[in-house]
Amino acid sequence: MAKNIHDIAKAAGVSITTVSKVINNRPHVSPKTRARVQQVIRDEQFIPNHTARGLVQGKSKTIGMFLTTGLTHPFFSRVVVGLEKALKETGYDLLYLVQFDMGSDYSIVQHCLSRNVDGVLIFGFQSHDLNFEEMLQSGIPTIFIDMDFTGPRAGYITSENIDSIKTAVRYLHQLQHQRIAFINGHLDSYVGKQRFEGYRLAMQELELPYDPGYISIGDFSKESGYAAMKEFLKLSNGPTSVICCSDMIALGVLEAAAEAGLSVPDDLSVIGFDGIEMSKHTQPALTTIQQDFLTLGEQAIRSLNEMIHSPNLPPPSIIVPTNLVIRDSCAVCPL
Amino acid sequence: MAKNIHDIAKAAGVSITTVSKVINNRPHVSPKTRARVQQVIRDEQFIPNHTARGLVQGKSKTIGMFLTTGLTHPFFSRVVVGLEKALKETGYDLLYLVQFDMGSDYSIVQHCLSRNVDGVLIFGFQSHDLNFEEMLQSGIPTIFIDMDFTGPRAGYITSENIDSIKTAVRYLHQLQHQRIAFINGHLDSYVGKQRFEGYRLAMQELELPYDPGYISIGDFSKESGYAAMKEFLKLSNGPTSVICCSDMIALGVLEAAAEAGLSVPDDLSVIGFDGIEMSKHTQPALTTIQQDFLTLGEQAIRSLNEMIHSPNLPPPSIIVPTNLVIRDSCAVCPL
DNA sequence: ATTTGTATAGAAAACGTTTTCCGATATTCA
DNA sequence: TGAATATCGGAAAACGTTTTCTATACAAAT
Repeated sequence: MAKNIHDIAKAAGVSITTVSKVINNRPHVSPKTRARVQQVIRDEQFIPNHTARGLVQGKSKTIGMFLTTGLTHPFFSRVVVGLEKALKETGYDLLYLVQFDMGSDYSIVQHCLSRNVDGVLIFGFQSHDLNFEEMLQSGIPTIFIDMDFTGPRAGYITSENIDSIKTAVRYLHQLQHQRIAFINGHLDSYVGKQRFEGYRLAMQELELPYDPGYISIGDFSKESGYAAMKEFLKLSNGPTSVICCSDMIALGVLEAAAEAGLSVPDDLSVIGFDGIEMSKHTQPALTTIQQDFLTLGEQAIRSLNEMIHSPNLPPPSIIVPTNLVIRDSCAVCPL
Repeated sequence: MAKNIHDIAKAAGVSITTVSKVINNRPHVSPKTRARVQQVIRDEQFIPNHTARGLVQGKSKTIGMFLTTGLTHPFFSRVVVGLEKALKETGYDLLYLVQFDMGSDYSIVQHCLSRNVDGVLIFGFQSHDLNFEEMLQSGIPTIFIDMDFTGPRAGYITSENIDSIKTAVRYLHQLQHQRIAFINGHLDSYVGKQRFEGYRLAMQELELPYDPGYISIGDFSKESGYAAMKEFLKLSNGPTSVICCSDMIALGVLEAAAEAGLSVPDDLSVIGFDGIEMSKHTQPALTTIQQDFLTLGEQAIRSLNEMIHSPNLPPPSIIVPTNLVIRDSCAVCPL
């Protein structure tokens, strides 16, 4: 059953060297011999053993993937569709490396070297727990998604964050809102910092009052959105609109508003971030900043592929544009 | 940087054999020597090369995964959380094998052998395109999720399908519904067949009229649910309740009903299947058959792990119970 | 006819481990 | 004290490839 290169060589009446040359489309094999070997390979359904090949070449045709937040990453499942597409194009399989403990002294670099991965994808927003310095210096081609680490062989890709929030603020401003609240995700996350910066800058540019009471720090979850909105509702002079750093936060806001008897969008305008499937089906349908998850995933793998094949290319820093999808959760300010 | 077993041996003043024994906790090493070697391993942050180990052992500490439907699998992202948990427990990494074309003559068995995976997970409902016969006979431990293939080294795991639908039918019957429609997923899928069987049996047991006009074959998508409901609405004597084979189908039904001016649950009762996050947030909140995705994923990996370590164990056929979650989309029949 | 050059093909080393086997040393027992 | 027996440690083969290097055969050029 399990054929190897020796069996093929014997069956074709040549040496294993010659078979190897045929497999890898190398010269120095006569057309006649090549054809014969190819026929045998086809007949026997022979596929060379990746493991052995990987051992001698130090390559594995595999991209390793770490998720800093586990699979609870809010839109992992969307990005991964893009990954899949680009993986097919570029010929890699994807190794999801779960055998590491965040925060332990276990070295993710060692794990990558041990697995011989050709490149690494690191995903998420929990930057503090892992020893990325070591990764950056390892020389293993690396792409970070939603973290802005760079190094001689490490780049990153993320959605447009600052301008996205600016656009959202401007949109609300056009609707005559002045009291615009902002519910962030984790403040120590890269995207959290960026989005907050976008909010700050836009408020400044439009000369809107910057009120610390209108700013809440959540954790991307629905619960944190709900809690934040409850706090806003206690204010005597509460916000008339809320920009949320995730659709899940927005969902919590919607729920808190409904409980308080506020109508969205008539009494309160709400903008989400992400554009997950659910945002179409909320009541009312959520106006949100749509991330282009497919492109995010595709570009991550394509960039990695380029970095692997062109060691001298500087690693990319890619910002993927977003799109403000206007649905039914925003209206002209009632005041 | 990239240490190997020779470096460790040299540093510890022993042979590579001894280092290997220490790494693998084998006997015939004195406590003193063992301690010294362990110290060096720790100091150098040495991790043995998986690839080399895999080559000699024919193992890889890796579970291969094929998705017959790609990542558009409706609840892949949920199951995968359970996978992750059990993978950590059992010590495997997960290799997502994308380098195969469904329907081509490319052999997934060869791919698995080539990658040296210790076990394989096959996911989804498109059974017709792949050559599973070969897989079943390969002797590679295999678990199918949502397909009922079995073999000497292949088992499967799926949610309770027949009884789940029976429970749903009985529930509607208790609410005095007689005209109960059923919107299936792909009929050629295992779960589709099973769920339809559940519907048929329950209708029979309760002596409810079995009307072919009340049965629609969709594809698990929202669009197919929408289309099916549109058809039901054309009937002079339409159903008063609908059981859907997925929450997405139910979402389409809800939309079609709303467009037709029907109130759910007052005019029409709707039951979904899956219990995806979104089902909590529909209008009205959807009564649905909740699958236990976490257990599905966990058990899949644990079973695989057992099969790998106990070659004589008969492969399991596991049915994971579901739970009818009653929310706001069903009411007593208005007639 | 001798040299030079050019395909073609194969032998052997290498990749980093595990595993089998054997030798050496220490321990036990008569 | 000598033999039998554990225990420990290492040499070498093996896993299935790629890669480098060498050998052969034959054609072309002198």
